[in-house]
This record gives sequence, structure tokens and C-alpha cells, in this order.
Amino acid sequence: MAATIKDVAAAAGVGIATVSRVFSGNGPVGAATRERVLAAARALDYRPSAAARSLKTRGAAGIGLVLPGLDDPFAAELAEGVLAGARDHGEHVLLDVSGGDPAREAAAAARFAEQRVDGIVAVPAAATPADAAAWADVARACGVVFADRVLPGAAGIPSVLADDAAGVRVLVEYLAGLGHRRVAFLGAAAPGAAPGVRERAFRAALREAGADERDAVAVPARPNRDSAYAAAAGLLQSRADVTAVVASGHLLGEAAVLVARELDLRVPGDVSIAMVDDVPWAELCDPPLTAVARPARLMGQRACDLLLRDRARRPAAPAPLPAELVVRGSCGPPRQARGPR
Amino acid sequence: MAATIKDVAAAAGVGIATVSRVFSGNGPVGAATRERVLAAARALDYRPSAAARSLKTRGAAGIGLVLPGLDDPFAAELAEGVLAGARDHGEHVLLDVSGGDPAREAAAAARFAEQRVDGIVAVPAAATPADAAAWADVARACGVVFADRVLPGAAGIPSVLADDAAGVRVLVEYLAGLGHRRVAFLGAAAPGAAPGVRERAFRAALREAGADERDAVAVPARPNRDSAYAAAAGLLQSRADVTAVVASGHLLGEAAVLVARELDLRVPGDVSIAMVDDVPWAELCDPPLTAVARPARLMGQRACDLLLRDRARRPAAPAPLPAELVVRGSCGPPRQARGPR
DNA sequence: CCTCTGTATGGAAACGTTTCCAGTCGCCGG
DNA sequence: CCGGCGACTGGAAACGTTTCCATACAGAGG
Repeated sequence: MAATIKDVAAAAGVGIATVSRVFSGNGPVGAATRERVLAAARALDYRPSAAARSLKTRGAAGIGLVLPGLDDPFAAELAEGVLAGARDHGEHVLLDVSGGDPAREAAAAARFAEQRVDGIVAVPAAATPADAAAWADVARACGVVFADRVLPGAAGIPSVLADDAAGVRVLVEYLAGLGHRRVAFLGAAAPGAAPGVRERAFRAALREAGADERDAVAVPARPNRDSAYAAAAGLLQSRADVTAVVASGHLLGEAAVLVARELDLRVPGDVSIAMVDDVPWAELCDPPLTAVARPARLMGQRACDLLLRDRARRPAAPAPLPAELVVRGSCGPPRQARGPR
Repeated sequence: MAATIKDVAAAAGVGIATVSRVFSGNGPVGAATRERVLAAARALDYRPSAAARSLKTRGAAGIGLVLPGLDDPFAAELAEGVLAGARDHGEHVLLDVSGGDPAREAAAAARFAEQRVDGIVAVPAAATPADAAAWADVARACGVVFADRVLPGAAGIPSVLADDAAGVRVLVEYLAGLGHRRVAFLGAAAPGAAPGVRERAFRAALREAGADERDAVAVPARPNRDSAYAAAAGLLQSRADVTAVVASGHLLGEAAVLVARELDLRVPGDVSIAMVDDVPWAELCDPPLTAVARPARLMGQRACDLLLRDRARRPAAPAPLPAELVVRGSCGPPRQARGPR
């Protein structure tokens, strides 16, 4: 159906090698010949086959991008960064989302590897050793770079990270400076599980600010809307002694705002709220939400660079990218305890 | 470097045809032979080359997705729909964003066509006849389906649309029912340009509700944050007689909410606000924003289906998908005029 | 015992490029 | 006038698959 290089060669009365040279720009071609070839190609609506080309040259197969979902503004912005990075390198991007399901994630990665992508950028949802093994398997076929996550079992796969610890520390220092002592961390690890970097940074910073061990209130939550809401409701209903809430993600921040409104708590009058991840609606809240902004776009771009440019001397743990505290109106001095206990 | 089918055949002591049959599942293969081949493939970490396969079979090259950007929640959800549709058909998705620039958009589309994608789904930013011609050119090489837009000059390219007209009509009827007469439409076409479907539906519905011609206040705005903000500010500062605002997009809705807050207008006490496009933060607003919800995910999926399944008898204008009014707290009965004029 | 059908297998020809290797031609310096 | 030496061109061999065709063999039916 579609015209091939052979058709063009015949139409222009030249050899196929010449047509190839015209389009790939490799060898020398006479000006008149080139014109004739171009005209024939236009007439036939010829477009070179990327499949044949990449079969022959084993080049430019694109890079794969695997995300939990696009509904998260952080992920979306990271994706735009990857897109920008890929464009800089003249590569295209294959996208798939996992919906947080490690099985779908592994399937997507395997599929990309089969497409002979030059590399894969992923925000993995995986957590179990089996998942990590699947990723290690993929990494043997093509380069893999994680963004915003580290996967314990998958040694040798570098991660591009934001400096969450520093961001949380600055946020806690800010709250402590306002006078808060009893602060809750919304989105802690389940009891017994190892706490993440954000939770550890939270505890350390609060201790450094002179707070008691019991002042650090850790509220576990799993990363979905319902769990976030339940956690926020449980916290704000039962712990009237807490004067500030640090939400470990925008889903949790959203839940905290919603619950506070339903309980008729004033922000920041009754309780101060801040969160990690600066999303567009943080500005639209009333009051606008103080947040730790993480450079999502830059992270995507860096992941691309790591994959495509620094493939030789790929550092296992590149320096984390700076996170920045964006102060808005949702935090203020603490009021007296709201009730007993 | 990577193992080929020939290596596997040699390692397993069989012919290459047999290995091919094992992996493509086309011909019959003895159970013992299959096991031997699979073992050899595992040992060599063999993965079939998608390039070679699609060269030979001219199949499954994926589908291209071109969006203005991922920061728009509507676009992001539409993309998830396309992803889901593609997965159903066993296709993968190539993504690129244009940032609203017709040139980048055309380049992305041409690139995808060269990749021999089975088709392209796009939310085009293009508008000029030249842009339309570029799209028509691409459409000759592979199937194209537009989503959420129609491009006047590009005949023969079908569009998947939501029933914006019905959505706006229901919204205006709702406002009229609350008692509003003088209503502003934020996001009208520039004076002299042809008004879009939403604006036309707005005018018609308001007239039907018994309002005067002068009651329909059209405020032009271009599709970016700054212009939206300027338009909203201009409207709310100068037209105190307007009791309700219909924003023709979430950017404009956001601007209206922000400006109203800055001017200390109470919503819906002083002015009612509603918008087209239900985005997550609509629920987080105080008060939550009434909006016309459009089925973005479904639109993406339908676009995919149109491209991959109904390619033969592709209807030029499939029935628009229903939009739904989601009533929240941002609209109420009109108050007396806020001031003179 | 011979043929016939069916299942397993291998060889080889495509698919549309790129690129190596020759070959043709015009032109310059000797 | 001739030996190169460029610039330009065409033929053909890959690249890694799929698939058509031929072959081999086993069992069934005559």
C-alpha cells in the first residue's frame, strides 16, 4: 500500500541507494538528482519506514515512561520533563500507566524492553522483592532510571530524587518557629514497617527544635484517597492537642483540608496545615496552602539525561534535587489546645 | 550484542522457523522442542525485536497521542482513556505535547506518521488553514482522530466530542431557575471572530430563559492563565450588575474564583460562579464549584476505538458524549445589583 | 505393503532500509 | 595524452523476523 524507497527510486529513475542517501543525508548526491528524488517522493507521498531503519541501524527506538497514573499533577509534570528531555535527544516517548499495580507495571516494562527502547524512566509502584527482581530483569535488557522512588531490592538502578528530607526539615523548622510543638505527620509508614525519608526527617527536625518525643504524632495512611481521608478524619477528631499537620503528599493535604472544613476548624486559626508537593490547587485553597515544592519537571529531564547521556558513568545515586518551601497562608501560630487530652 | 532468533535456534539445536513459531505462536511445535527453545531463550536473555517483527508483518506499530500539555487535568484524563483503549487493542502509545504551538504539533504528528503508527489521536492546538493542511497531509499517511476539537479546514478527520452545548444549556437553565438574568460568559471569542459552540449555546439558552439580548455579557479571553485572570478581573470590577458567571473552562473558573476572593465578593452571596470542566480542585474550593463534567476518559477511549476498530466505516461526526451538570455550592439566588450601572 | 493424512520441522524468500564496494564520469596536473 | 582523483551513482548484502514451501515421519486404512 504505502510507497517504499524502491517505488521512489523507480519513479525518479535512480537507484535505491541514491534515494536512501537523499533521505538519510549520508553520502553525496547531485543537486539535480536530489530534486528529482524529492519530487518523486512527494508525488508518491513517500515516508521512510522507521521500522526498517531502526532494524538496520539499531538506533533511536525511543524511551519508555512508566507512571502510576496521570491524574497526579506531580507525575504529569514529571512526564513533561521526560518529554522535554527526550525531545532534546531526538527521541520519542512511549507511555504507559500502571494504576499502582505492580503486575501491570512489570508488563509495561517488559513490553518496552521488547520494543528495544533505549531506556525506561519509571516511577515504580512496586515494593515486594519479586517486583524488584522483575525490574532487575528488565534492567539487564535496557537502561532503567527510577524517579522519586528507590526500590530496595533493585541494586544498580539509579534513582532521581528530590531532597525531600531537606524540604520537610525546613517545613518543620518553619512550624517550630511559629511556636508549634505538637505536630502530626500524616502519611506515616504502617506500624512496624520502616519509616520513609520524610517521616524520619520530620522526627529528627522536630526533636532538634526541642520538642518532646511524644510531640511527634505519626498517623499512618496508605496512598489512596479513601485511606487519606480516613487518616485525616481520625487525626483531627481525636487529637485536639495537635496544632499543626504535615501532610506527606498532596492527596493527604487535600484530605486534611476537607476534614478541617467539615469539622469547622479554622485554618490556620485552629490548626495549621502544610504538605509535601506543590500542586496548582494549593493556591486556590482558602487559605492558600503552604507546601514543599519539588522540581518535578527537572526530575523528569534529569532522568532522561541520566538514561541517554550519562549511560557510561551512570552514578548509582546522583545528588538529590533541591526542594523549596513555598509559604502561603495556611500556617500560623498555634492556639491553645482545642480540648481535653 | 543482544541475542537474536538465530542464536536461540543454534543454542536449542533447532531451526529458526521453529523458534519463531514458539514465540509468535503461529504453527505447531512439539512440547519437548518448545521447552528446549524456551530454556535456551531464557539462558540467552533473548527478546524478540519489535522492529524486525513489525517490518515483516507491518503491524502493531502503536498509536500516537498529541496533546497541548499534561498539566490540564482534562487532557491527562483523556490520555488515560487513550491508554486504556490502546491496551484493549494490544497497542502501545507514543506521546508528545505541543505546548499549544502548532509547529511543534505538526512536527510531532509527522514524526509519528514516520514511525508508521496505526493512527494518531490529537487534541489539536492548530487553528489556521495552514495548520489544517498539515493535518490533512498527515491524515493521508495514517488515521487521525481529533478529541475535543474540530478543525474547520481538515475535512474527513473525525472528532470525538462531548456535548458541550447541552452541558452549557443545562447550566444556564439551572442559573435562570435560580433567578439570574444578567449572566456573563467568560471565555468568549474575540470580537469579530466566530463564537464557539459553548458561547452560542449560552446565548441561546439565556434567550430561551426569557432574558434580554443585553443580559448576555460576553467576555473574551485567550486560553492562558494571564489572559483568564485579566478577563475575570475586568469583568468583576466593572460589571457589578452581573450576578452569575459561566466560565468556559477550568482555567477561567480558577481565575474567577481567585478574583472574587481578592475583591472580597462572596460566592455565591454576591456572585454565582460555575464552569465547564469538572476538575479535582472544584470540590476543594470553598464553596465547592458547580461544574459541567465532561467524560474525558471515555472520550479518549472512544477516540481509540474509532481509530482502531471502526476504521472502515468511520463516521465523520460520531454522536457527542453526554456532559453532566454537577451541582455544588457555588451558585445561589442573585442578590440586588452590587452598585450603579 | 503401500498410500494417505496430519503433525513437526528446516530452508529460504521476503519486508524496507542502510551501507559497503565497485563502477562511471569529468577534470586536473604532469 | 594519460594516470589518477575526486564526486556521484548503482548493485547487493546485511539487519531479525514471519511465513510459504518442502521434507520427514508416524499411524490409519486399504
